[in-house]
Parts: sequence; C-alpha cells; structure tokens
Amino acid sequence: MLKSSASPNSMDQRNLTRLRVLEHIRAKGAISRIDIASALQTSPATITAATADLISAGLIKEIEGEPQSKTAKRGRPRVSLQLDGSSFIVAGLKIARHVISVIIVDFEGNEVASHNHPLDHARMTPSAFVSAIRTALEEACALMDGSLRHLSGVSIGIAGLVEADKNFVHWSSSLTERNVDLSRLLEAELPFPAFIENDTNLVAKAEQHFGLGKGLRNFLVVTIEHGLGLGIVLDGKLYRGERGCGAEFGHIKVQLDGALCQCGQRGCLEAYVGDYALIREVTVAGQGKGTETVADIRDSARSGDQRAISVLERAGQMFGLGLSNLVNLFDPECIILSGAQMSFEHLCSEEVMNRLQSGVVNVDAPLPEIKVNHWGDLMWAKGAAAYGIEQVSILKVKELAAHAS
Amino acid sequence: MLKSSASPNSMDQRNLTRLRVLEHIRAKGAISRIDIASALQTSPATITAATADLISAGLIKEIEGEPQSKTAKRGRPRVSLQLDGSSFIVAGLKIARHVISVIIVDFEGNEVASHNHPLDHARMTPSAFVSAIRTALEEACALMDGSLRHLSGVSIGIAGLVEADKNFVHWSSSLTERNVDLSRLLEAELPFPAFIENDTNLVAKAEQHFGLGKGLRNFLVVTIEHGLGLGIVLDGKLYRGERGCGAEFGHIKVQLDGALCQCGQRGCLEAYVGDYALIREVTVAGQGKGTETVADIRDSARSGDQRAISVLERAGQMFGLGLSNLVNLFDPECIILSGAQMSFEHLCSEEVMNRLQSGVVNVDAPLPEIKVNHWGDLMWAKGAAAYGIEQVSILKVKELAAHAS
DNA sequence: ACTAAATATTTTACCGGCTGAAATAAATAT
DNA sequence: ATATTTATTTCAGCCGGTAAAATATTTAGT
Repeated sequence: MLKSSASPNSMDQRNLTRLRVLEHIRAKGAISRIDIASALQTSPATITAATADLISAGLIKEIEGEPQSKTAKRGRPRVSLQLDGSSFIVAGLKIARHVISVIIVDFEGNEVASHNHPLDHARMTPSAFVSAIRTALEEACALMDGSLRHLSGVSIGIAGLVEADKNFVHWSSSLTERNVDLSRLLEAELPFPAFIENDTNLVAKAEQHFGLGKGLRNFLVVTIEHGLGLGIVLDGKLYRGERGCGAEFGHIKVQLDGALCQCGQRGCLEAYVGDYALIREVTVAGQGKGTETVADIRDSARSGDQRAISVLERAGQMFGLGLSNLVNLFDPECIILSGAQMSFEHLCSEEVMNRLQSGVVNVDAPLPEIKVNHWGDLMWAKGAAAYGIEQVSILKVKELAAHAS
Repeated sequence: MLKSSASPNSMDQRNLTRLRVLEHIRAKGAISRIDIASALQTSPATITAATADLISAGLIKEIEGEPQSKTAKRGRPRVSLQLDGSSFIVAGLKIARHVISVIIVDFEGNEVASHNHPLDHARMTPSAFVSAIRTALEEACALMDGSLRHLSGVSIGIAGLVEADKNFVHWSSSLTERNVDLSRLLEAELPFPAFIENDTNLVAKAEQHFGLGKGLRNFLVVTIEHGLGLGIVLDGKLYRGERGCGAEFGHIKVQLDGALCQCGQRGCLEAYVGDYALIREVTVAGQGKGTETVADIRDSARSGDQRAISVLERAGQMFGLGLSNLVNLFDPECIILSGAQMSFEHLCSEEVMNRLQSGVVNVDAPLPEIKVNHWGDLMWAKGAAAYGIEQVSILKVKELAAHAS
C-alpha cells in the first residue's frame, strides 16, 4: 500500500544509492556510467547495477549521441544515460487567493499542460480545499486529453506553516481552520499521492532541481511577490527550522519601531520593500489616486517624480541591507532572487547592490553571487511540480526494491 | 602516520558506528548497551561489537552501579557504560590579545590544569605564534607535573576566519600575515595533532558537547564579550557557511546608516550593544570620565542616571531585535547566550525578552527557549578543549580499525 | 583485413558490517 | 532448586558494495 509520506527516511542503503544516481543524472543531464561512478565516488560495478534497475523501471534510458568532448581517441565509447521524461507525469499546484495554478510536467520537468482554476473564496474549509484541488486537476488533465489516472502524483504549494512530511498544515491563509491533517482527505479524494509544502520552499526546490541553484549546496532563494519569502538550502537540503516557521525574511526587523507591517509588527523588511508598502507610501504622501501599482510608481520615478524616486530608493536600500544580513549570517554560495519581471525590477538596482556590498563584513573572498531568475506566472506551480517529481521519484525507487527479482 | 586533519570524512561505516556510540555515551552519561541500541536504532549485536572495541581502546568502561530507575524486577541487570576519563588528556587554547589561556582536560572534559600565558604582542608572525603556543602548553603541563608528551592533542581558538579542516587561517587578529597554512608549523613544533578553529565556533562546540546545547540538533550560540559572536549548529553539525565567514551576528545591520561600528560600517548590531559602543555613548554624552566600564554604566543606571538608563535601554532593545531576527530566520530549538556574568547582565533584561517576543513572527508554537550560560574566564579555552576531545576521539576511533585483530 | 591497444561496461567472487536467532549470563520469583 | 525474565554475546547469514577478471567496442597500426 502506498504511503503518502515519501521522505528519504526509511530508505535503505540500496535505494539511497539508486536515488543518488538518479538525482545525479537529473542534475548533469546526459552522462555515462563511468562519469557517474567517478562523480559519486562509487565503483563502476555499483553504477551498472543501479542504472540497470533504473532503466528497467523506465526512469532513465540510454541515448545514442556521444557525450561532449571525448578526450579519448580509442576504446569502447561511453554510453550516455538520460532521464526518460515519458516515464511519468506529475502535477504542481499553487493555491493563491483567487486562483489555483496547475502545471503538469513530465519526469524531466517539461511542461505538458497548464491551467488556471478560479477560486471564489480565498479561504476554504479543508474539504472544499481538497475538492477544489481535484476539480482544478481534472480540468488540467482534460486539456491534455487525459484523466487523473495518468498522473503519478501532485504537489501542492500554499502559503503558511506546513509540516511537509506529514501533509499537516498548522495554518495557512487558504484554509479556514488551523492544524489540519490533510493526508486523509487527500488520499480519499485523489487516486495518487499528494504532497503539501510551503510555497516558498517549493520555489527553492525548483531552483535547486531545475533552476539557478542546480548543483549548489548552500544557497538562498528570495521570492518576491506581494511579500518577501525565503527558502534556505544548506548542505543540499531544504532547511525548515525546528518548528517549520523560520526563513521569515520579510519579517526580519531592519528598524527599531519602524514602519508598520501587514503582520502587525513594526520595522519588518517587508514593510519597506513590499508592493503594498510602496503603494501605501505613495498614497499616504498625498499624490496617489489610490489605484497605483508598483509599475506605476516606477513609471512616475522614471519621469522624474521626486516622491516616487525617494520611495523606490529607500526600498532598494532596505532590501540591500536585508540581503547583506543574509550574507553575514549564512555566507551562502549564492542568493537567487526569484519572481516575475515586473514585481521587482526596482529590487535589482545598483542601489541595492551597493548597499549589499557595503553591508557585508569584509573578507578576501568575493561576495556571493546574486542571481536573478525572472519566472513567469507559473513559477510557484513549477516549484510545486519540482517537488512532486522529487517525491514521486523517491516512491518509484522504493518500489524498485519490491519489484526487483 | 598521523594526519592532522581529523574530519569525519574518509571514515568508513564501521568507524562511524563506533563514533556514534561513543558520542551517544558522552551525551547520555551512564547507559546500558541495550539502551544505546534502541536509541541508535541499531541491533544489540552491533552495540556489543562497538562497545567491545571502545572498551579495549580504553575510551569507555563498564561501571558497577545500576543505572537510574530499573522498571524491570527480574532478569539480567543492565551494565552501564561510561566514558573513561583517564584514557587521554587534551589541551584547549584561546589566543586573546594579551594572553593565551590554556586548559587541560581529560577525556570527560574535567579540568586537569589551567594556565594563563601572557603575550607581549597581540599580533605575531606565524612562527612566533606557534612557539608561544608551545611555551604556553609546556607551562601548563608543568603545572600538573607532566610534559607535552602526555597530551593527545590540542585545539586552538582564535578570532578570525579559519578553515578548520585544513588548519588554514585566512586572517586573524592574532597573526601578522594573512592566508597562513599553520599545519606544517604546528606539526613541526608539537608532538601531537593540533586543530585550529574560530573561537566562536569552539564555544558552540562546547555548548553542544558539555553545555546547554547537549543533545540539541538546531541551536544558536551567541557569545558576548567585547563583540558579539554567533555559532550556528544545524542538524547537529556546526554550520560554517560556504566560505567560512558567516555567522557575523555582530555585524548584521539593524539600522540604515546607523551608528558607526569598529568594522567601519554603519548600523551594525554591535555598534549598539558592544561594550565599546556603550562606553562611547556615555563618554560622548559628556558625562563620562573616559575610563568607564560597562559595569560602571550599569551602576549609574541603577542609581538613577537617566543617560545611563537610556543607553542601556537602547542596547537592550537592539539586542532583542537582533535575537528576533535570528529566530525569524533560523527558527532554532533554543538560543544560548554565552559569556561572563559581568559582560552582559544588561542583555538579559526584560526589555530584551519583550523585544524578542514582539519581533518574532507569530505562530502557535512557543518561542525558542533563551538559555543563559554564565561561563568563567576559561569559557573560550574550554570550548577549544571540547573541540580537541572531539577531534582526538575521531582519531582514536580511526586507530581502532588499524589495531583491531 | 587483421591484430594490438585502449577504454567502458558487465560479471563474478568476495569482503565487511549489520542483523536475527540462538545461546549464554545473571538476576528474581516461586 | 527451578522457572522466568531480561541483557548480552555468539554465530550463521544477508546485503550492498568492490576489486579483479571478463567481455564489449572502439581506434591505431601494420
């Protein structure tokens, strides 16, 4: 019987090796067995066994074309291995206030279909929540002439505090209740495993598996949308904190008794750089029509409006300061800024980088790289899909052991 | 041949198990084999083998007294195992500006001797540095009627940026040169392995092994002395950052363009709560005689001096704010404040805790515990000793394999 | 074309650590 | 004394990984 929890715990040595090989192939693309062996510090014999299992499970396949530059002139040519994208498909969901975004991807992460399902209510009861998810998934499957049965799993991203390995939601802005165990409901409603995670963590997963964090071990992902989110990857693993409520980058305090934040506290970073903070500032400053967007403010600034310029300038300085705090504490390999183009052009300014540079404690080493990833509107759903692929991969590898002759 | 690098890497499965057993015995004290087996999720057979090796190496021993409350009325009684403190001794060193503090401890961490060796110069060349260390060690050994040969290892704590597993110092306030590889010098000068680490990390190690962090997996240690230090333990391991220069708690920015810090930047937390910051404030405020200490300021405040009260009040608020940022980012099990009594009474005030509470993002879960550890002046050296014991233990366990029949 | 050399992969025999089950040890209860 | 209970040890066996040998597939050289 399938257990919906699919953490790498309860995994024996053998499966762990299979999974390491699989993840390495995902990370590196086409690669030969011998390269995997040397990269993973494992004997070729072990890789032969592992890849044989993965091939027979349909997760990877051999491909023809010679890989990269072969330095060797003679000898048996290497056979490249690659993910077999067609082995299964999973869905990624992002629950927002008024819409559920769905993306269906194959095992390689290629988009197969995507869909937006409108929501009447931002907050739902658990059962309404789960049936909305089912409906959204059915609609998405219909787009690709398929049914739910074609899916191998789904991952669901929501804002809030989630215990991912138990599908337990301590609280979420999408649910009317607190402390909900969704695992039963989801199992009852969906014919495949479902995985719930905090949406920001999912973006971090996406960057790690498919994005700018590929192959990195210590990096931070800052998501910029209406608020500021943070995903922390340390030692290759998502760091969730002890109670799952860390990584609140938007609510670190950058000023004693500073600006009032949505969260009710004062001096939060988000209260200086969030959309709503900028809009409020401009509005309060008397000039706004009350309908401004961040893009409007940027336009005003470009056309010389001193007030708009000053608002954006301060936001940039505060953001740079916040980033420098992250560097001073985490010393990451890189920080990835993730968001839609429009929502944070003003947060990649020279202003920000200067502040960052001048706020980081001076050492010989160069600053961690700041990478910017301009995602489309499916960013969050793709993040969910990345996690879904990871979790379903774990399940499939576990099944290997059972089916092995 | 002894390699001075003693990281748990390059450790085979067998040794890892031995080490896990050893560390568990250290953490739990007197414990029976069967308890170890269930705690470590390992079969009793394995524990028998592991403990047999550890006993024959002299690292642990069986003791007579029945452990705790035996629920069982009948049956073979459990045999408790305990560290054998006499198996070896190590030294811990802390290099400060004008003194080298040395502590010699046995395998259980009990103090055998301690000594202060005055230093003429705060900054030394690498070779002067190493020979000062040797002299300090010899003097300490003389105190216990021993010679250097009785030591199994030494760990050295310095301020600065250190690559611990290579004994490489990128820079340190104790050395005249940058980017020094001390491993050769130390090997030449000392007849036992030496390990260099950043002093704050060593305090974190000490809290983890012997102090308030015993048994915890995710916690932070804030050291309070002239500056603010931070040690980060995540998932049971010291987190050092990618380049080794993270955990700069004292230099996170809590105010845009705020007070000037020793480091040359503005708005650092340390510039609000450090000794020198308080002294400067009071002095600049016109009232100081220029010779004040933090204790003086506290006295003034107690006797009603408004200026002193306000200076301490702001320091406390800023410190609470800084702590709340740590909680918001790391969500640790607990935060340990480590320092000498006198140096931070003003940082444990109600003020601080209120600020902390009101700055942490609200969730159902209770706040992480804030524990205070008032160490004596040997705190730093003890931290070093803790690390020394850990590293020497690793070496001894590695030797097990070699000597095993 | 054929053979030698080079390199990749697979097969095979084995090793090393862990485990379950059985044996043994050491206590209490009757 | 004997049975019962619980802890520890012993031992045969399993399981995953590995080195070495075997095999496969190519190019270089003649």
